[in-house]
Amino acid sequence: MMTTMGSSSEAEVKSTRPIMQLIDLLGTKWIMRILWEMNVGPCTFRELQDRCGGISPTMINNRMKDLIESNLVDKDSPGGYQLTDSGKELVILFSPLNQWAEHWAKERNEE
Amino acid sequence: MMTTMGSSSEAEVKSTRPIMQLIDLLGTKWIMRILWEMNVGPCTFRELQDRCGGISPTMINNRMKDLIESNLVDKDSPGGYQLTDSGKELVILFSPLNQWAEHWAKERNEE
DNA sequence: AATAATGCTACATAAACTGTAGCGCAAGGG
DNA sequence: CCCTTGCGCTACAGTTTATGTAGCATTATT
Repeated sequence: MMTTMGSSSEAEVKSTRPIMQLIDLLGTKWIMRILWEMNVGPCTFRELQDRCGGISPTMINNRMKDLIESNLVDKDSPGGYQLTDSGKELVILFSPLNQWAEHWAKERNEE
Repeated sequence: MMTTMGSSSEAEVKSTRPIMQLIDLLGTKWIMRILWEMNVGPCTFRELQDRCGGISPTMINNRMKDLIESNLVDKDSPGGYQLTDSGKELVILFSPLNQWAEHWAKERNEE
């Protein structure tokens, strides 16, 4: 699957470039939030739910499947779910966003 | 639950922290893609549609409203829509994601 | 005036998310 | 033993959000 021979190639090949796949993934609701919260440390299904402010189990489950399939999260680790090394590397890249967001909020409040 | 008063209960307050607002925004479908594509340069409504692979005008319009309101995009610039300075700063932070994604894809193909 | 490109809206359909209830299982206590 | 507790997870109806196509109003070009 996912061969370079495009399947649906109309106006635009869907997501061959890795960055596009990543943008797709991160643009899925809850994915970034979950990654962010998982950076705090390994946790159980239900604790993750809490960290994400009561997100429904259906959603958590679907997203965890996505993340595991994407090799960003491991299951059955001691402590429950856990970021993989790749996952950790990715989340590290979110840090600058945090700083940028602070600046951004400040700027918007001035207007 | 509804601590809409000033109290800062960490678990449930929706999106007070800037990073949460940002995660919300970036987690909205098409937002990251649009920002990414706009980094190429200013463009018209319809060109943006094309860059995003034929996304519907309804969606573009809604998202541009979000982005303008978030002060990431300017309208009526020469050339059409354009990233604001804030927007440019944000998109710069996406670059490391690109490199990470390449690594990630490579790793996944090895398995 | 005709043509073409622009930003954008309308609206029906389809896909995605939400919220609640609860299942099956395993561990711990009485 | 049974009883509770917490676990990962599923079912499903209801709501929200996205998609796709058609086309309008405006402006620039021919």
